[in-house]
Amino acid sequence: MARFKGQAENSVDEKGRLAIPAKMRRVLTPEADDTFTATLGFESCIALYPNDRWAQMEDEFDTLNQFDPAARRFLRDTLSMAEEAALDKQGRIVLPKNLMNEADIADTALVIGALDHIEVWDPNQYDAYMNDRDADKEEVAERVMGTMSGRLNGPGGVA
Amino acid sequence: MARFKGQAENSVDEKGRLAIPAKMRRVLTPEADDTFTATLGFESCIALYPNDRWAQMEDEFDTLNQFDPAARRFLRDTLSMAEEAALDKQGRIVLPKNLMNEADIADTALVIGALDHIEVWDPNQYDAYMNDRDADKEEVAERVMGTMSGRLNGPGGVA
DNA sequence: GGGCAGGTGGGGGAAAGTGGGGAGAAGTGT
DNA sequence: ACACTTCTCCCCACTTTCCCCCACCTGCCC
Repeated sequence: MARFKGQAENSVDEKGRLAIPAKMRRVLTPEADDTFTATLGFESCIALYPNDRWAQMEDEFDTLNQFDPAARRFLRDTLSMAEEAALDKQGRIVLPKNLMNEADIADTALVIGALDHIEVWDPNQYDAYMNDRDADKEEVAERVMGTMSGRLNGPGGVA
Repeated sequence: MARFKGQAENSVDEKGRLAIPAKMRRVLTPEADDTFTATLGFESCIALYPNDRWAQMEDEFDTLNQFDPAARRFLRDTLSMAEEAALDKQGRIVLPKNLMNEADIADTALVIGALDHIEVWDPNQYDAYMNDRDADKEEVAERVMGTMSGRLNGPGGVA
């Protein structure tokens, strides 16, 4: 399964097309078939899941009980915004318009690798998210990765 | 079995015809035979089940105990409103009038994919449903998908 | 300095969505 | 039983959107 990392600031043209950085395209597995599923991510960004990964997620969704109102709500939120987007010959995808609106993306986008998916942000939104936070990087890292101490002491590990 | 996702806002013409988005038609399995069963969904929408999926559901209904009043009520609710609807050559279905009344659908409909079925909403009703809720997306996602942590680290996973 | 790979922009053709008209079937009343 | 009405289904034609292809530009590496 693909592991995305790194970032790039690419332009979004009139037709909503966005070039996926070559370094991220390179890690796509053949099973993904050069196709992503775009949906709304958390904190106003667009999340792009390679199709092989997305298929796994749909398997999980399938196990939800649709007679539970909260589950219905979740499925509608997640699936109604989800659109398939395939790479064209130039390595671009077309961002669905409703997702661009939701994520406030106009003519420039910040593309970020996030392990199993790619996130697409409006550069300003991302700045704001990163700055308007009381939690600084080291504190968050400690809280999140604390349970793993001993197993992991790589970059970001507790100093 | 088909996995529906995405959305489209299509018009409902004088004759009650609604075009099913091509991206949803494409995922139909041959067993569905381009035919749906339309019934009343939850939260005032019309639910369209491909016929192969509907057959499974009828098998499940068959296992219910008809001596249980609640089961009888459920079956009457579900089955009395159910009508078959086949795609015409242009990829449209005719929405049954009683369902259009129940779901408050007039001349425009929001079509959303919901995994094993398609939901047809009045755009305003859907807005109201999505907004008039205390539960926001992240809270619901955490509650619904929380039990899956470990198996799935998709949306909601810490970046 | 030249070539190549990555990113950007525009134009043409096919497909999807929309609307109207006509033929056939089914239901109703005489 | 027949005729009339009504509804449904199917076909045709138009419009618009989307997708694919071609060409260009820029920066990096050799």
